[in-house]
Amino acid sequence: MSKNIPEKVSNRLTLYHSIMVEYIEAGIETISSPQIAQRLNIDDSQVRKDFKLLNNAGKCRVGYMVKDLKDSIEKTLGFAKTKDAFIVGSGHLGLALAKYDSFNSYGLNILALFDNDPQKIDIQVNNKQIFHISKLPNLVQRLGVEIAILTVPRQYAQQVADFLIESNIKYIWNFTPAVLKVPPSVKVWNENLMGSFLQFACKDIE
Amino acid sequence: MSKNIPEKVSNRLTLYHSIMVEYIEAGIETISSPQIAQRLNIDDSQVRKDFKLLNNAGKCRVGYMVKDLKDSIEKTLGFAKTKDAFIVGSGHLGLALAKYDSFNSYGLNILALFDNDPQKIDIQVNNKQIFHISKLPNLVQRLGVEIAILTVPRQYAQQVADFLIESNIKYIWNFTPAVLKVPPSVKVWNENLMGSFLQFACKDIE
DNA sequence: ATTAAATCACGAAAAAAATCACGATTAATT
DNA sequence: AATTAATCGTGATTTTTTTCGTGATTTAAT
Repeated sequence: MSKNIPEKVSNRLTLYHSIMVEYIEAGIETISSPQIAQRLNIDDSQVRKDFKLLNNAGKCRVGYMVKDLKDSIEKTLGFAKTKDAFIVGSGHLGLALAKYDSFNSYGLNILALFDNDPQKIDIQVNNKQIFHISKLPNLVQRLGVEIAILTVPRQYAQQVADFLIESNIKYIWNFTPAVLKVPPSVKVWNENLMGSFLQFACKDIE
Repeated sequence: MSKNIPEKVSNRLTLYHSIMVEYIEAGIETISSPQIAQRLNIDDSQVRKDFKLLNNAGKCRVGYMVKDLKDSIEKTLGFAKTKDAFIVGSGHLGLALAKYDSFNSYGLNILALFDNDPQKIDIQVNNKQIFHISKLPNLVQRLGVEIAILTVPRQYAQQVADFLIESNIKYIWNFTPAVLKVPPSVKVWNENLMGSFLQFACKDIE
């Protein structure tokens, strides 16, 4: 069922989504492709092409219904089906992500955090508990969690990843700079903060 | 001078870079395109094409010199030239980024943080001080900082961005979900955590 | 009504990116 | 020395993504 939406498109879709949220808050009910295009500095037919993927027809001379667009985007990107996840590594980044409520509105439900530092165990962060890493395998099984967000220091990344895989985690969202070695049954998404930004910042800073 | 390297390529380059760091630590001096390709689950000719952009020749039957590749990637992505930046918003994400030492090794030098909460002022984070936001315009001018990393809550994003622009900030790395309105002279990079991940996580979770 | 302006839909063209395929080269092996 | 196998380099091909152009539709204005 899930159409294969290219990465670039789904990136744009989340941006459109943010604009929709903003328009809804402002009480505006319709929006046109040139409006969006100008805002994001892209081509307006690009916007319409993207929207066509959503099966959400617009109306000439009026634009699209903001509410409908928002719903379609959510459905298409799968915000709707909630996915549970664990954060592994309760350092600053792990905590920041735990507090990042946007995840929730995007359908990613952080159930708990893990760490190996006894000092951090049992602390509550944004209503989520920090557990000792040794509790993870059991909880993965009991709660059927498939996604782990990895935010440990680089030098432990591979070893923790191995542990996650053993514990039956299927998707690793890797915030560490380590390039993980995993079996084909496990999928890794490398979050690459600097990568794209550097390019952006260096383009004209000389 | 700076060739315009597409985003996708520069993303891969940072991954290659991590692998180089790892190989250097392991004391391995050469690496081949199939090795890298297998590791990242991509095509090996893709790797070679990317390396061609670096003007870094490999040797048949041997591969590429790890050290040379690393240097070329750093030069090409601009790790070399250090860029100063301020973090605006000292919440969890701001603090996490301030502690994220990788930035430094990628040539991004965080000079200070800002917030409007009096409780946070003057705290030191990873040797960087938190200043009251009112001090920003002055410091921008005195230190010639052009880049701001925006990590305030969504509802303040636009208003803070306006303030940054007034203060002469030229590049905004936007970690908030808000889509900022800025004049053409200011460049915004929207960090889109969920965008690409959703695509990844939904592709086969049904 | 008629006209004008804005906007969508959509197919076609262009551009960009990824993949394939294969000859050339080189190190190791026989 | 000849053979083999791994690897690079790169042109050709395919796929994906973006942009362009045109006709249809709708609202607002005359």
